Amino acid sequence: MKQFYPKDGRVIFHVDMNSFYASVEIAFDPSLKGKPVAIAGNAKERRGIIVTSSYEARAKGVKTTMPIWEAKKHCPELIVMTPNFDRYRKASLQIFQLLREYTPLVEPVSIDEGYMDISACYQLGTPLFIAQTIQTRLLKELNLPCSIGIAPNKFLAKMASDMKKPLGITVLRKREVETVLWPLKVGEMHGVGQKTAEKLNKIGIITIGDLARSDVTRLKASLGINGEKIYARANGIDHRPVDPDAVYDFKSIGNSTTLPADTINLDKIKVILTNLADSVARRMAKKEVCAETIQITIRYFDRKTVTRSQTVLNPISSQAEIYKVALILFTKHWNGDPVRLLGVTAQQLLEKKNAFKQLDLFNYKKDEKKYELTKIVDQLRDRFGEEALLKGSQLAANKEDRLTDKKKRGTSLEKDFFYENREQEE
DNA sequence: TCTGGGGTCCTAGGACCC
DNA sequence: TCTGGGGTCCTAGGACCC
Repeated sequence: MKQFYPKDGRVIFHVDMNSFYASVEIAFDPSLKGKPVAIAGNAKERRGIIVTSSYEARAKGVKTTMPIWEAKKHCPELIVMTPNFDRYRKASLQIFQLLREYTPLVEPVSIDEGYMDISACYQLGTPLFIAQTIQTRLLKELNLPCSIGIAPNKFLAKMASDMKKPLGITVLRKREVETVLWPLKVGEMHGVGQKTAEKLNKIGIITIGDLARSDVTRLKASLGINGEKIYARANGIDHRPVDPDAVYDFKSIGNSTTLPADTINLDKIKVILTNLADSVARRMAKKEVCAETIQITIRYFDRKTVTRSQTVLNPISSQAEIYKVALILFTKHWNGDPVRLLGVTAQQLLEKKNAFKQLDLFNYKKDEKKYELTKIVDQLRDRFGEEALLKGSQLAANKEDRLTDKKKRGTSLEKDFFYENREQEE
């Protein structure tokens, strides 16, 4: 089998579940099979947009992000269901468990798709055979259809999995990039959205081929680092490794909700913030992290959306603490207009066990200063109360920052070292 | 009758440090 | 008195993805 594997390259799979939520519902209730099924939020609560739909529904013109009423116009017999996230999470776990039977190098990217690096799997058969086995097993054992892209890197594998749906298996070789990828519109590229596509079109770049043959310097000037990235991708180049640990370094945990009706009632808003803080705190507790920054999102009646955040002196994790900061942020920044959506997000997450920095010799002076600061903060809390303190804590946060500056610089140097070495490797 | 909820990464300006 | 350049963090917003 070894002859089917490149000596000096990788073999990457992108496994993409087909209309995942709808497929899980159909697997759960087989009587839905063959019918137009759509998953959407509660229309009465104004969350009625299509999240996913079965291929039967798509054939009738139902599309993701369409409001339910519009979808029903296209397909009156549409079966609309509200999402059962626990069910989807359970199915997702089973899928990735199955994929890991073939290699530990499985990187989930979302609930319904992931990458596999099977470069070292030649004893299991050809890549195509492995892909067929996986696809068949997912269908037989879990009743879930998927498409698989096979390519020498993540980007090409992702593009390949998109080419045949549902139940497709597509091999995209480096030498096929020119004939297969280049004729496509630049907006079809993973990583190029509407805005970037418009920008590119304006400078005469219409197809992926145009992009691949354009001037990098010019791209970089108008798109920044992203210009370099998409230029490389258009040429079939992507060195990102498949990282099975990527799921573990999440950067933020947040919840948001669209209100049943726009409101300027602060009591109602407080209830919502309380609940959001609660669900964020619960999720943080599950992952055993605390947060240094709390961000709130306010979407107004006209969909204008603002985010406001605050970094606190000591990492927090309880519902009460998160709510307190969220409420202060809200009262400080709300312009009084009717509110449509509220969100609370925890950022700058730390593992709980690492939340208290070690008091070793190296950090002694710093911690001494920090201790002094904590004492002052405690005194202030006694005198002015917690709310006033949080309002003023920006100042304190900056101060603390200065104290820890050196350490952070150290870690950043380590990062550089890591990346330099990786560059050499490639 | 419109347009959810969960994320990631990048940019840009100001404050601050050396 | 005025001056530079490199670097970091914080904050806000935007683009993108599923």
